[in-house]
Amino acid sequence: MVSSTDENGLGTRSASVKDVAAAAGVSLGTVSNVLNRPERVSAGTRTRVEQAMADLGFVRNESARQLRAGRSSTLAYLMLDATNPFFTDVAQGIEETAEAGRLSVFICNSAHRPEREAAYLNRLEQQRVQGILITPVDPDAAALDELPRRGTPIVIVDRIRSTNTHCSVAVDDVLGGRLAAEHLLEMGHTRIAFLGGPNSLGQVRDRREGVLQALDIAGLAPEALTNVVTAALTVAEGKNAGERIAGLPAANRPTAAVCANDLLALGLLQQCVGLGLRIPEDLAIVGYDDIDFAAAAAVPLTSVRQPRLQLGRTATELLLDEVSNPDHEHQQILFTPELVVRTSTRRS
Amino acid sequence: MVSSTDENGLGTRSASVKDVAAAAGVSLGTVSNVLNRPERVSAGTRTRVEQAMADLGFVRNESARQLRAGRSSTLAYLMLDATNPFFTDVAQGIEETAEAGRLSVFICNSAHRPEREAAYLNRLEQQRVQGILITPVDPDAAALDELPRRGTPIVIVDRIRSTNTHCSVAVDDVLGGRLAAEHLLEMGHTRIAFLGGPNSLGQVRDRREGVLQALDIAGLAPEALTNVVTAALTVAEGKNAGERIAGLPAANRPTAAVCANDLLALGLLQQCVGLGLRIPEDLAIVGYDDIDFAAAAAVPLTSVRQPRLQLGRTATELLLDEVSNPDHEHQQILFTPELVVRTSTRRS
DNA sequence: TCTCCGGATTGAAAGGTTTCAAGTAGTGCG
DNA sequence: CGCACTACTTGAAACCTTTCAATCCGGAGA
Repeated sequence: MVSSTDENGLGTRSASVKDVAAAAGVSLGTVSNVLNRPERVSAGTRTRVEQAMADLGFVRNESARQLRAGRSSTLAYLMLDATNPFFTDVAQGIEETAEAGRLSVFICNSAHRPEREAAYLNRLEQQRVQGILITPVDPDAAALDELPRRGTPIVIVDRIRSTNTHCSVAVDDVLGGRLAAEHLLEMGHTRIAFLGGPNSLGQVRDRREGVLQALDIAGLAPEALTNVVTAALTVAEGKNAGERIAGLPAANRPTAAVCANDLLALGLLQQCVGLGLRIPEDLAIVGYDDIDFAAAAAVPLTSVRQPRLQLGRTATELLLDEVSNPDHEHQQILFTPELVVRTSTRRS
Repeated sequence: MVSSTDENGLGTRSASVKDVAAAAGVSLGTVSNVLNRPERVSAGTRTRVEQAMADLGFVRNESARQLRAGRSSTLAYLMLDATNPFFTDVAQGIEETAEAGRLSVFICNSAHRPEREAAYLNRLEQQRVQGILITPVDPDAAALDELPRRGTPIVIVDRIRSTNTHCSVAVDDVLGGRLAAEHLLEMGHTRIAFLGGPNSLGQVRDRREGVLQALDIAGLAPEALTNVVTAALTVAEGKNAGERIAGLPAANRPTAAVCANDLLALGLLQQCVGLGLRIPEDLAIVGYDDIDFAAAAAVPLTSVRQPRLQLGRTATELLLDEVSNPDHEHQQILFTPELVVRTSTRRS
């Protein structure tokens, strides 16, 4: 008696090549040939085997396959923050490119938590993925050296690392900060704020550095910059900062703000509008990342655009090269950001 | 001579339990015990084995482990659209719950493409994941029945399916549409538009249906509804629709719009503001999903909130139950949405 | 009729882990 | 001194697939 959910008559166990071979009346090697080198099998045998597979509901066991064949056909992207559209766009670029190379991508999310990142790295290494793309919580963590040393290539995305054990792709954050500040200086602002934090983030430091460079070039003292350190790069933190800034007396309130990312900028924008400030008349705002929502904001947001898709694509290409090309050499690629000017800084 | 990248002296091959056993001077079974039942191994032996593992850079081969042990310890979420914050929030709920159950989650993105969805389902089944959470491109696709029949449980997220071969969790979209429309009717609107499409999406149909119900209850004819069919639920499509609506003569332009999701609403909002319409005075707007950006929009958006994290959590709980509980019974859980009123509908 | 050839098929080995029955040594007790 | 235990450790089998050398077979050529 066979239960209704048991379509192959093997009980709970799922059909193996051996079962298929028995059902089709061929040897196990032939079944494998049908799967891997169908051209070597005569047409008649092939259809018989395929029929048997369909009848039994055969599903190839990837573990066994990988074990024997050595290779897997997946990459992973271990992303820093799945709720930030910047990273989902990067992921899209990765998927596109991987798909073209006939690989699947597993996306994992560390959510800024080092222990989750470590757990995923571990699991992915055990899984013997072909390689890992990662935007690390801490780009200087020692763990990032170990995997390549043991044979799993890693490409670092949107971060820079001093050691040359990996390829990496990133965008010039210092330049981005400078572009933002130069634009504001051109518009005549001299009291500028920089929002971003925590300071442990290299990106935040670099972007601030860029702003300072621009001030320096314009002959302004570093003290001209109001530095607002936030606890994270989120909309909520942007609102907090907005409250602080709007609360300042107009006389020494900055007239413009550069934000370390768009989420911060959107929060700032919303809070300031809510508190009655006019954007850009009372406060000009520049964001960073140019996520899709930046253009759709209350006041369309001027922002520093990063080539997000391109970042993902290039990172994946580097990884594919490292996997397949024995002469691969690690490269650090730096993209150039671009300022997109919208209403939030455009004096009417 | 050992090359600099070869830390274990085994050439390119990575160390296996056998190598560890040899290095530690114990049998292979003991190494396995250290890994799986450390309490059975004497302290001295254990440290010796652990030392050998560290020396050789041993990494457990998950394929072999799975092959022998039968079970894997991963779930997958096959999401419909990684760039829509709604789904990333659902994913977060899933990850939380899975983590508590000591499972990892692989996130895959079908990006609305059926062939990608099919490819991932295939791969995940071959991978023998414990189970799959999915927001399917087409909830009625026959393929969704096959996997559970062959032993991989599936839970459907944010969609409803007629057959009872799966658990599913969803939110009452008809009710959501009704809440949105009732609110607008209360505010005195009688010329209402519904934006959404394509019509192949059950959600769009249900939400529109809810709007129609509300009109009906209020004694309005279905013709009172201006039905704007969009090609997708994106910001860009919302802008398109905005252009169309703003172009209508004020006399028969709708005074309020219900959008099938927030992306659409944000696009509509932005375009209308750009074309000089005042929100909500000239056009009141209700979105759907209440993504974080809804509150941060130009005019904070009234929206129908869905319990996103809860959706993910509950779906995962159902899956975990199905995996571990032999008496599991499939359930269809329907959550209730909630209207969040903000400025975009609040008459000043 | 015999040999040779090539395509089709076969059978066995290998890959790294887990499991489990069986083995060993050491301890306490009578 | 021997026995029964306990605490560890061992070795071999099993999981499922892929690979590859070996075999088989029918037909072409001599």
